[in-house]
Amino acid sequence: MTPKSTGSRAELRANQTAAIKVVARRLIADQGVADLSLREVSREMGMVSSALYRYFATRDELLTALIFDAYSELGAVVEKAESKIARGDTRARWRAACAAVRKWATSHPHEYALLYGTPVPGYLAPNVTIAAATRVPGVLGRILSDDVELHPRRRLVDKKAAVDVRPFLQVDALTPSMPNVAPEHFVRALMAWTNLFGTVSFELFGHYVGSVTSYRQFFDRVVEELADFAGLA
Amino acid sequence: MTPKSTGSRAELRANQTAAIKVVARRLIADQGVADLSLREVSREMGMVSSALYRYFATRDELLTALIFDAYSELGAVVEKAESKIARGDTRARWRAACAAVRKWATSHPHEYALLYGTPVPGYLAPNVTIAAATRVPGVLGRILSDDVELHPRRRLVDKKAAVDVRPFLQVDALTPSMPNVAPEHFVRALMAWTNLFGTVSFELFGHYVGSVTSYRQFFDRVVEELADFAGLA
DNA sequence: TGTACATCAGTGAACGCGCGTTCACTGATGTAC
DNA sequence: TGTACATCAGTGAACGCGCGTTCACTGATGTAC
Repeated sequence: MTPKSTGSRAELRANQTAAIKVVARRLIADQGVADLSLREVSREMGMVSSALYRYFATRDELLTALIFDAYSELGAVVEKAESKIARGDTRARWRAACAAVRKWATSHPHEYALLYGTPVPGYLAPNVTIAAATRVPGVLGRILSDDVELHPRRRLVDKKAAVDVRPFLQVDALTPSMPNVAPEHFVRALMAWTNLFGTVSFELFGHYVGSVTSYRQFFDRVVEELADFAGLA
Repeated sequence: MTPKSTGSRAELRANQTAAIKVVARRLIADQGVADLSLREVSREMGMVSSALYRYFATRDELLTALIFDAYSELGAVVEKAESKIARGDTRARWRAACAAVRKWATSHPHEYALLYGTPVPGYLAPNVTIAAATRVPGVLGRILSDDVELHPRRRLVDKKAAVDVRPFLQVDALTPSMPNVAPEHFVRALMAWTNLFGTVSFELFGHYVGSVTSYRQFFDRVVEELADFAGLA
């Protein structure tokens, strides 16, 4: 029942699948998703276009795999960068995570756009993709949560009484990723995450042309402001 | 030299140009930009595809016109919404402007994506488009500036000395849109603008699925937080 | 250990499609004298 | 006011292209007995 000595067939199949994705990712990196065609991938691989259908039933299926891989790679990169910092220095972890996001985005702009730009019309992310997409916000949430745990928390400025977020946030879904953070601070946490990616998107998509001259320095300032905003020590 | 009684030829030409754009916008609204083709536009208009070339030299030229129009419409809508509020109530003006952005975006999602999603590869915005794109941030800047002028300004929280933004911001270009705002507050102004559109994009592009249950209420909270963050009275 | 059969990666041809753009044309509208 | 000419919107055919996907095939690799 279990494959015995793992026939080279299975190995080759896995290798080919990976090779197809490598080629497709390179094509996307060069020209963006819109121009990605199965025929071009097959040409680049020196095989006939119909052969690809042994590995992916449809263009959309290949695209889904690429989106999944890109989310996974970004997630891994951010996790790794953040894990190198001492757990107690939550602000340095925040900086490291944010910097990793921007670095990956600027060196893979088309893949970043695949994840955070206009969604492919009609495309619906399968659960496994959603899980991969959660890795970066997971890191950010953990940092905030650790900060609350490790450092005596001064309350975030609240003129009025704290807002009840249950009417509009999925508190049960958000809590596990930042268990020590009080729900009334979830809005700011989501905003910090949104602002991080919004800033990267505005940079890559050209909306800062004429306003920002050094994206790197501007980004660093934004990261500090966001750390303050989210209440990091 | 000047056209006399304005020949109906010129009128017809203007009307046709407008009609083409109306049809193209409807098609984009239905299916997104990626699928927009000149042939489909011409079919919808009941004319032969080559006829379109009397009005637009190329598909890109039509697209540019549509982008310009969309920026202009969004700008006009936001300006109008904001102008209805008493000048002194800067926070209400801020709310009105933000709400107008979200309302336009959610009722024109594909056109919003055309403006703020993945840029068309190789597309470079002409100056006239950039000017149109500036209208919304112009409104936001004016609100902040009026707030500084009209209300005694408590300084934004600054632990360290205020940061010198000249190394990374185009201060000369930004100042005219918010003349009363001190340059050290430009970062937060840009962040508020970024966060506004980042929030709308995350909503429309599906990144809040599983976290936010009522986009409207979440957005309203975000708008208040941003007003505080930018220092509005 | 050897043979018979099943699996499956890759081939090559084909289907049917829609696209952007060019070009020579016709006929109606506008302009100059 | 009328005629000759220029302008120009729209036609219809064509060029050349690339795409996603299907299908019957062949030949090599793996499996069962």
